[in-house]
Amino acid sequence: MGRGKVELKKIENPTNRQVTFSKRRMGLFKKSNELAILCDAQIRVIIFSGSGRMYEYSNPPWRIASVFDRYLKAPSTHFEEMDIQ
Amino acid sequence: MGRGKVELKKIENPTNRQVTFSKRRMGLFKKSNELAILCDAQIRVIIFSGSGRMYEYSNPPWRIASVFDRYLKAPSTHFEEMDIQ
DNA sequence: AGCTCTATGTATAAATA
DNA sequence: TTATTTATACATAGAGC
Repeated sequence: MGRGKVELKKIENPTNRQVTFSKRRMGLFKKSNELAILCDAQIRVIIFSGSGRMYEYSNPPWRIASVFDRYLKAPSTHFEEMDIQ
Repeated sequence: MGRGKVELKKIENPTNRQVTFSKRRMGLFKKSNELAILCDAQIRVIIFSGSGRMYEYSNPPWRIASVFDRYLKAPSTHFEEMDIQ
């Protein structure tokens, strides 16, 4: 895509990999949202980066994994703080 | 896209909605696979269609939900039959 | 119902600032 | 670096089988 075709293998350059991760993660969540709305589907996407950070899209927003994740890190966190996206 | 821009709202025609669901679901799984490989991420996507059918992409292939789903429907199913995609 | 085709919109890699 | 631009590759809506 863009300037040149992409080979389907791990991007070795850490900077390029991080940039691509951010762009494509956002793209995947956008596509997920479109699919959920256009086709009346329920979708959940959970992504763990190589460094272990979690990202999530969910429609409807059950937020189960978010709750679990927050619970492990901060048991006293209020539910109102858990909104994602 | 294609022949005309798409409005972000539920596709009312059931046939068109089903066709779009199939195409975009496949596209979403492809994007998920690319992100997992290119960026060394772990990804799980779970989709329930409006009719309640479940579709899943997972990298690595834990297949937990698949197993659970199959267990509910056919407890004696062999594990070898549970591959997804 | 499922396929192919293809015009057109979208995503994004690389360049640039 | 991080943000913006832009050229190019990709996804897909609608048409026609």
